[in-house]
Amino acid sequence: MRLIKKNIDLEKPGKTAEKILVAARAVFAEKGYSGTHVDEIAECAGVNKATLYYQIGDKDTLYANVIHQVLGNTAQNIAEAVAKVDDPIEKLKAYVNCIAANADKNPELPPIMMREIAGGGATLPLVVIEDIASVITILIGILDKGKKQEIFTETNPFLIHMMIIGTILFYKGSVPIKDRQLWIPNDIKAHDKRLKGGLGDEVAQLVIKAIKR
Amino acid sequence: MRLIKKNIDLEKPGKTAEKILVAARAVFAEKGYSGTHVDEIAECAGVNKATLYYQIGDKDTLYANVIHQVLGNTAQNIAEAVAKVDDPIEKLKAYVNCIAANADKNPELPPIMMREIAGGGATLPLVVIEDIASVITILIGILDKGKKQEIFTETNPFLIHMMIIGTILFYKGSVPIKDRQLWIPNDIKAHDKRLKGGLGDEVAQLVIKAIKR
DNA sequence: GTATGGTTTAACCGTATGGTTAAATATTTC
DNA sequence: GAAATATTTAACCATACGGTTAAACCATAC
Repeated sequence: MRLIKKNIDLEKPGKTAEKILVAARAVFAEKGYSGTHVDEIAECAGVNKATLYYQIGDKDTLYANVIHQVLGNTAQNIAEAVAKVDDPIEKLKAYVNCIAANADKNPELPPIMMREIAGGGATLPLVVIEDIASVITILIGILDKGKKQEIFTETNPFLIHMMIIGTILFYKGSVPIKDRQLWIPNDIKAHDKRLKGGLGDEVAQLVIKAIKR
Repeated sequence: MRLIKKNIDLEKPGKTAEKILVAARAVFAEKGYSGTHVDEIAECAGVNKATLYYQIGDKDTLYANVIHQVLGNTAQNIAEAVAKVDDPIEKLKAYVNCIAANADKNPELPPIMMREIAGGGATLPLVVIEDIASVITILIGILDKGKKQEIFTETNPFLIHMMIIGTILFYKGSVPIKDRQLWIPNDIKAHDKRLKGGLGDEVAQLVIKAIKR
């Protein structure tokens, strides 16, 4: 677990710190923590490496800040969106759409989260794992309420959570690979293009159909 | 794209080469390509680093061999299993179960594939991407046949593929994190335990329900 | 114009890391 | 027992890389 050694005001970073964080997000997303070099982030940000250390700190500090920024208030957003509705189906829709919206807003999220999970969460900050736990607890509540109202069948909440985030993150994470393929039939390309913006809705619809009685 | 510089007989590796490949799979899975050091693999294998270079070659060669070994004949297995049945629902079940069975047989597969996709496939051998393309082409065929027979609704094949592998790989990839959590209610733990071995069936069932008319 | 904070320069340091090597040793094969 | 192959030893090399630093320069505020 990497500690945030320097408390950067993420709500109001200076211009230089913001440039560094933007560059760091992009490079960490593309290459992962170990595959990323500090020199590379500095070059991408258009600042000197010494500035990076002056403004933010070491690589661990930078990465922890990136994780914090990319995840944002995901857990809180999900909790608020789900609380606003009462019907379990609407709650599940809100849940899925929040996750998809956050991935839309932060394109670095899918690759970063995929690598973190691949690494067994060994380098995820504890607060992030707690956030994930709170999100899954929300889903457990939704599925339980839906089951009691005989809307949903009995399901494994972990599996459903992994289905939701797995679908969204894999779909978004594989876009660069897919966009390089030339063999894809045009009708499927067209169908895929229509999905833009509506990924959350589509995934929500599929998941709801999957667990409905 | 990493090239296999040395053609190791993967069907019949020597004892030492086998030890090295086993160690390499484990460490690459846990730490990723860049996070893994050659010394570490050698130590894990219980051989000298010079032996590793003698038997297999450089880090890229080793990694390419690991990818090849972990993926095995996944695409071919899927093609054969799907061809054995005629009903689109049974085809889809065979498709999902093959993917799940391969992940069962190769626990290193989820983390490695997650990282490769997170990296945009930049370091995946071309033959692997071609395998993935052929697998998705099989799914396109299944969904099309099912749609023509009015069993399945119209769906986005990429999204369905990502739903299938996303669910399986995320579920398996997050087991180390999940097993460390203490807040999980016992009934959910029990439900989760019952899933062991039946992940393919469960995911197939969910996906089929999701796309049925 | 001075003071202050931010940024760059241009190294530098210590450690790491992939990869190599010739000789020595060990193991296997015939 | 000799020959061939495998493995280890014990370095070594070149480059990389995270992180640091004091002085110089730049931008901004007063």
